[in-house]
Amino acid sequence: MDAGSNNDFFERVYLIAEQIPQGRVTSYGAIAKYLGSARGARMVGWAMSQCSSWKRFVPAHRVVNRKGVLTGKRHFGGGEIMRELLLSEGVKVEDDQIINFDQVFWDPAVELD
DNA sequence: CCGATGACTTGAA
DNA sequence: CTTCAAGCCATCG
Repeated sequence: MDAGSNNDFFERVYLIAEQIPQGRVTSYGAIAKYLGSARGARMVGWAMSQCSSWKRFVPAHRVVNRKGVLTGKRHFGGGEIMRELLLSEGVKVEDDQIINFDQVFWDPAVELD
């Protein structure tokens, strides 16, 4: 692979994702905004879809949409893997939606700033 | 180069 | 309150 150019965007997303504390979650828009592209929420999600291609493990299960819904659970096998992962970390999830989303929300623009 | 797709977001009807 | 539409950036065919 090319040594260091095209992974720039991915690297930032993965870098933040890896910094998400256990038991906390964040939204794509929050990460995108922190990257300077608040409108690039899709790119964050798209990067997450390729997280398996990243050299390191990325807690993508801690990244959900703005509503706190596990929109990407299907990328974890289409089962309840994502839900179980969050539950094992202390995140309450019901019907693929985080209950105390506001409580477990982790904003990189605040925590990392 | 153009068109379509996507783990999103926001606003309006 | 629910549903639809447009905007957004990047990758793929």
